[in-house]
Amino acid sequence: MLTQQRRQLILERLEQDGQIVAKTLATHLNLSEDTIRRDLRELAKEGLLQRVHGGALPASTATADIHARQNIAADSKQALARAASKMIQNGQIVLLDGGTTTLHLAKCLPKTLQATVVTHSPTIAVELANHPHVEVVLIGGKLDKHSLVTVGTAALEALSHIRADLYFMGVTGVHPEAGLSTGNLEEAYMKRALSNHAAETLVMASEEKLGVASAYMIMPITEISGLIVNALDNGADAAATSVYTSLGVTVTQVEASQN
Amino acid sequence: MLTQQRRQLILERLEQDGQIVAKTLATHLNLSEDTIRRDLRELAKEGLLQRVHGGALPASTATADIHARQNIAADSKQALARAASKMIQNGQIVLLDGGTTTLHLAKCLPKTLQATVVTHSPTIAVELANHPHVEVVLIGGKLDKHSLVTVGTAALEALSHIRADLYFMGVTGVHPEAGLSTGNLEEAYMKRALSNHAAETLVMASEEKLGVASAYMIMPITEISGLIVNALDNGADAAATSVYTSLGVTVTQVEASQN
DNA sequence: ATTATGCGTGCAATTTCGTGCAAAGTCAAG
DNA sequence: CTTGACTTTGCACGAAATTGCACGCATAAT
Repeated sequence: MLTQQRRQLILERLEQDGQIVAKTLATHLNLSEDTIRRDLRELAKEGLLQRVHGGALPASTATADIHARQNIAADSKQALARAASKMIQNGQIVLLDGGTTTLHLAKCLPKTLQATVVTHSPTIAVELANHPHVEVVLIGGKLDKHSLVTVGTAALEALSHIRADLYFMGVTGVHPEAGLSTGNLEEAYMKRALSNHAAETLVMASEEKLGVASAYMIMPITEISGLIVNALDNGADAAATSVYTSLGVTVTQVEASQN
Repeated sequence: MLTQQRRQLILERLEQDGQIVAKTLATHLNLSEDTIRRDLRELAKEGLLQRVHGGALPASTATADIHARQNIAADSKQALARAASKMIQNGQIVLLDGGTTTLHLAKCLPKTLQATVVTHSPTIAVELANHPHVEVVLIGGKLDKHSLVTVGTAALEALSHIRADLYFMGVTGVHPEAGLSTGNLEEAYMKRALSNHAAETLVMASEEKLGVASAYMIMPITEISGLIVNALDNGADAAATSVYTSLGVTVTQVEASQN
């Protein structure tokens, strides 16, 4: 049995049983526990499972995961969110992506805002129920458990009836040549479709997303109209952003504010 | 069972029951109380629960409060939920209504269940993201801010493509002559439509809903196939339910369980 | 006050973990 | 075909984690 094959099997069994016990699996496959442990360590490093004493468990599931992710770079994301919220005007129809950055945006929208927000994230929809003058439209579809947004043809179909003014997109990678990217194919399709149904697409990218590329490309940078990013600590701002401005994208730099 | 898995189980059980009794759990899991106590100590150190003499309670006073508040009617609703969850079989397609009663149902579905759950409640959709083998389909539409479910023509349209085996309906009134009712017109339409797209409709009604009628009628009692209610304290059970059984509805009475 | 139950610590037995290391296997260039 | 770099695997050994038990103390109940 090939190593990669074995790792695949581990993931399948993990999905099926909800757990892996190193010793059991070693006996079952006629391998030393060391080998299994090595596999588990590797897979854990790639984030495909969660290593625990005695074996492994599925990679932290959605909600626990999103709570953990929420705290990553929360300050810089909140700064982005505040800047983005100022770009929305009364009466507009806004598409709001799923993800932690846009969740911050939803939370910091002024309570007085009168607008229609269309989203495919149930989390964001629930959050916006607190805003009395915002009409919330939820795009249905198959729920992606990792990113907690709806995807699939049903979602695309529901979207087809909608034409919005703004779309705030979250991504996991922004790269001058590789374009905008994310880690999930279905999501990539969805984001592309959302962008096609809005007059303007604005990408919100916190510091760690800049200059990196994820597995699935959404679209080239040239197709968006604005990029909202954090101001860098060092003085390299101008150099870092000129790449994007030269592609015709308006770059909004946000100073991290003190909390 | 892996240690981490056990800790996870403790947290889940804490959320479901609102309390943990060390001794009971130790017996139940065939472990020494020492081990359980150690777990509780660890989890308390992480702030995930509050250690008390004899066991543990939910962590923050806020959530404890929510649980206390929910527990007023929660015991009976949870009993309903447990009974309802047993009616779902692997491979089925289930429509789940919004509301607290059905949220309880979502929470107590076994993690091993393999089924498709269709819902128009974003809250329930997010909750079910934790169930690895449940495919979650969210019905989109305009979000009703009060009841936190989607309604409107978009929701009806999305629903039109779906045909389910079971529909678990929540209502605010069950009355022999006035039928099933709820407090919101859009919701009434939606529930009626959901019922039309399932082979069987089962209504979950906690004690205080029986014999009362709300503003908007959903449908007559005769159109549903089952009614899940709490067993009454007094001996009036037979009399109270005979009205419904004579209308051709299977009544499932649930004993409130002891915590 | 007294009794019973639960708590925490220390301890020992067992299991699991990680690392270093060597043997066996793989692959490609020469 | 051979050589050499690299990967994979199993083993050894010390470190760390887990668990059950015993003992003395704290807390709750009667």
